[in-house]
Amino acid sequence: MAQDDSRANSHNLAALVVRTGERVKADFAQAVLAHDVSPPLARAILLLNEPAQMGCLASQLSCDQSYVTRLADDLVKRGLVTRAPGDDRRVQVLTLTPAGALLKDQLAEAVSVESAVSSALSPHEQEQLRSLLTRILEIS
Amino acid sequence: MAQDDSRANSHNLAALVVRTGERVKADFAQAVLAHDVSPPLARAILLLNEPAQMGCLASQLSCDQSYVTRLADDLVKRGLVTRAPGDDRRVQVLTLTPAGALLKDQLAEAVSVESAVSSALSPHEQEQLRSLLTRILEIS
DNA sequence: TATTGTTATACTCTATAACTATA
DNA sequence: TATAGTTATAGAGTATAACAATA
Repeated sequence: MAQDDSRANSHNLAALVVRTGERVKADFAQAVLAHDVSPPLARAILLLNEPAQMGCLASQLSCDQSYVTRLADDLVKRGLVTRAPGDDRRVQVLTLTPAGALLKDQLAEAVSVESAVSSALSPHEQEQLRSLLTRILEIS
Repeated sequence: MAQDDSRANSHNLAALVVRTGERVKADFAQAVLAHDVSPPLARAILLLNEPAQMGCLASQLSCDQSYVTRLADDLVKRGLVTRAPGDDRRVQVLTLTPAGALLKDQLAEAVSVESAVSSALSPHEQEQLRSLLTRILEIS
């Protein structure tokens, strides 16, 4: 049936999108675990280019604030960030320590080195891909 | 720095691939949860077009056999599949019951209806996307 | 002895709800 | 009273290790 075929095909493409996302995530995990950092922790560190308050980090990570508290506890325990109250004393500002900044650079390097996306695709193709994916995400 | 720019760009594209995969996964979850089926269960049901042994399902799902045991327990409890020994008596063959087959059709329909991938992209663009993603996955 | 599946257990990621402190 | 963060707890998804049955 033509109907079934088109359904199967689009499902396969959706599955392919998912599998590729998971592959990229797995590459990221492998790269950062080699530095003894879990993927969520690595994501937080990489976002901490600038000092940020916890709620802001939560929205960048698309997660709950309570989870950021947990990540921050871990980062502080490891001496990678400091947690200090902001002007508004309800706020806590996270700032990378020198060790944290060093690690961030190492992670950024490690993550970029084994990027399947950039090694598989020419710059032009990367732009094509970016445009196609953006269109998918725009369908709200 | 040009180096930093290209690194940031490819990282962003990788992040975009991940985000799109997660978006497609979320759409899948929404579609199947409306039928009271968790995403892993739905994946198993959709793969059970043909009766399959558990190890085979494990490799199709890219998960451990012990997890398939768990999924199968759940499917059997709900009356959606039967578990019966094969010729080789070590093997268990999973087969959809009529209720399971009906649900499978409903899930396939629900999943295809709200596919952001197919509604955002023309058939030609879908082929482009498929080809780009395949190239990424081919990088071993 | 190698293979298929099961059981018990535990881990990672993440959210919800109730709470504290500050505004 | 509203907001930022914290604490305690729980749940989903999944793996590991030890095991049983069959080959």
